[in-house]
Formats: sequence, C-alpha cells, structure tokens
Amino acid sequence: MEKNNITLSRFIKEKRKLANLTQPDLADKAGVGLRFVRDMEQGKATLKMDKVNQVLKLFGHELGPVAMNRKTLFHEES
Amino acid sequence: MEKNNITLSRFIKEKRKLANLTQPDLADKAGVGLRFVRDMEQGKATLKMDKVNQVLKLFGHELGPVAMNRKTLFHEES
DNA sequence: ATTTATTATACCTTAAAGGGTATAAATATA
DNA sequence: TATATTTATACCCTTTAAGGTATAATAAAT
Repeated sequence: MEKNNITLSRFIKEKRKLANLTQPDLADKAGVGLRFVRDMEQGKATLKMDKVNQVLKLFGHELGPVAMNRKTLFHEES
Repeated sequence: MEKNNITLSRFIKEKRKLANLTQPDLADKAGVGLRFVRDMEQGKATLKMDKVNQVLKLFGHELGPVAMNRKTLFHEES
C-alpha cells in the first residue's frame, strides 16, 4: 500500500492506545468502518479528509496544513 | 457542497495568490486536475489526502493533525 | 461598453475509497 | 504450552472522487 503521513498514522495510534480503545471501539465511536481505522493507522495515503476528520475530532484535532520540516509533530500542547 | 476545512481553503487560495498563479497554473504545477484545485479552494470536505498533499507540497506544507481550537493557523513560522 | 482573463457549474466516465464479512496473523493472557 | 484478544489481509459490492470537457458567471483590463 502506498503510505504517507506517518505522522497522522502514529498520532492516531498513540491517541487510541492512550484512550484504551481497540480499533473496533474507535471505529464505532467515530462512526467509520473498521477497515478505515486500519487503513488510517497503516498510513494509507488516499484516505478521504472528511472521514479522517471524523476520527481526529474524537481527540480534539482536525486535518490542516502544517509546515513540512517539523518531523515531530503532535507535541503541540495537547 | 458540504464544506469544511475553511482553513485549508483559505491557505491554498492565499498561497496561490501570493505566488501569482492562476488555478490552471497551480493545477499543472501540482499535477492535479483543474477541477480539483477548485474544489479545494471551495472547501470541499471529501477530498483525498494524497491529492491535497500534492498541492500543499508546492508550498512546503502537508496535511497533519492540528488542535481544533486555534482557528487561526498558518501563522506558524512560514 | 467590450473584450480578455479568471473562476464557477454541470454532465459524463473511470478508477478506487469505504464498508462488510471472512480468514489469517500476531499479540497478550492464563 | 494453549487460548483469548487484538490486529492484519483478502474478497466483493456500492458509492463517489477526480479528471475532462463544455458552458456560465465574474472580474480585469483596454
């Protein structure tokens, strides 16, 4: 699978673990399919933004443009 | 059209203007269709991440998870 | 006011995302 | 070790994003 956005991938996996949720749990809560959560955590590059945002919203985040350098994101102030 | 991510929409429109590019110009440079650039600038919510990233890359940015509060993004340090 | 350039809408086709389900693999637990 | 739990992979189906093209609507310029 063409992968990309390891940042997003790591972010969601980390947040999910911290919340003690399984992938099915997260899928339910976010209202997306299980397959989607998996694709997301594996860094699938062609995900649709709206679906990704449904998931990110659970953790108070959303997709947005970020500068490409800072390879260590999500240490913002969460 | 279901719109979302006004942030992204404004970001791309702003960057394009600053670079003195027309929508067709940007589409060419990014390797995406003209229709896509337009959907993007109009805040279409269901865009695919990889295509959006192709465009953002031209401006040194990419999609990533950002905290939902800060409604005024892209004053990072660009 | 009239071109000219830029942006927005509409229709059609193709490729693929997302969901469901089933199975396999991996990880954790007893 | 086995056994349960969680995660990964594979298949089919439906929906739709994205591109192309054409047309309409603005905006800019002369």
